[in-house]
Amino acid sequence: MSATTKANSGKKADYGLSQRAYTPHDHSHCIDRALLHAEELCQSKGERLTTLRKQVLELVWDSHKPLGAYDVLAMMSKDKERPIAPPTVYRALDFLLEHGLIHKLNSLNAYIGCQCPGRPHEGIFLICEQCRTTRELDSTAEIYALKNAANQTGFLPKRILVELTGLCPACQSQQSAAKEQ
Amino acid sequence: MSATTKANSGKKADYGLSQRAYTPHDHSHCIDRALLHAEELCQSKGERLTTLRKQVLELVWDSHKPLGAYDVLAMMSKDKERPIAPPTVYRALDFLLEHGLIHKLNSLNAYIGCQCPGRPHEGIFLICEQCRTTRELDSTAEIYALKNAANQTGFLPKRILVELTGLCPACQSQQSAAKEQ
DNA sequence: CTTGAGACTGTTATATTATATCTTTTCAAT
DNA sequence: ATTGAAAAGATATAATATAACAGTCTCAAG
Repeated sequence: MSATTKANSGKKADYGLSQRAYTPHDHSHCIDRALLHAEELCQSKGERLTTLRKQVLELVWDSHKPLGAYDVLAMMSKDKERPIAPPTVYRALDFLLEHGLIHKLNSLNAYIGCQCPGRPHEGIFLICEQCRTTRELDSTAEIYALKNAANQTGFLPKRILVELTGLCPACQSQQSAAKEQ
Repeated sequence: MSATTKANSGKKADYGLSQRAYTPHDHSHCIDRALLHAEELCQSKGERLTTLRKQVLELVWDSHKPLGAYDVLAMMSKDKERPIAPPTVYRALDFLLEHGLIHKLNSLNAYIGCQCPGRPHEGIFLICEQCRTTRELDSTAEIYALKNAANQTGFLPKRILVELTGLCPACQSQQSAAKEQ
């Protein structure tokens, strides 16, 4: 939970953020960074990052695995006498989506923190079918190629959704290890 | 509803099937073709294309627009004294999905007939946000590039989902015409 | 033929995901 | 302090999907 932190500290802090999904790291840094970025973004846009929205963002960032709206709901209701209602969560999620702070994974109906905030991008998601760990690929070239191919058919693309399902490195080695037996 | 049929008849029948989504055509040909292909496929795989499954496939192919499961349900229940129940529809949809006869559009929770059956492919979908007409792009190169990019991060891709939302040619010209006024 | 196993469908109930609508609270600007 | 707009609370319900079990059909082996 706290090992290999040093490697990421210091100068190259900004590079390869999304790579971390696959390597052990002090995840509280990811959360802190996401929150800080959210604060700044809202500040600059004149939007309000309320306690509720912040809390939802924090929960979504709780791991590198996508979280369902009702998971968020359950986590938020845990230590309250009266449970939170769905619209409360969905409104916060919508706000975060609108401002590019989280993404929705349509093949899972689940939400995940945006790993490349700030940089204009559209996500390509690599979803592990086994452990659900999800990494965001900032692959402008491939997105461009796709939009271009679409354009050549006369279609005017606006939004694009790319989700790959498969096995993350850890689950691959786990599976091949199991086969050896 | 029946105009420009000639252009597609005859020799070049097999070419550009999916292009048709954007051009006026005798859509009954699309349906017939889809049904015929389904028959053949099931025959060769030793699967049963039952009346129910055929009927669902036909309904999904009713247009080049994606159809929700409950739309199918409603259409099937229309002329029955007793309405069909959801599992009946979902089972048929699952069967058709499994055999690549239809696709699910995850961003819409809707289903559409596969426009390039037979050819091994993974769909890239161009969804018009205005009229919902959806075209399937058989774009092996881009899919390959994406999988390759994923692979280089250590991820092993299995399934891929690509959905572009935007404007189809017809809705584009409609919009620009409206602006001129 | 008949009969039995497996595949398909029917039926009921319920889970999961998401939104509409109206009320109350918060909060910043006046 | 007042007030108006944005946010959050609360209630109800819509939309999408599956679990579980019972009945029916099909087809091949006896």
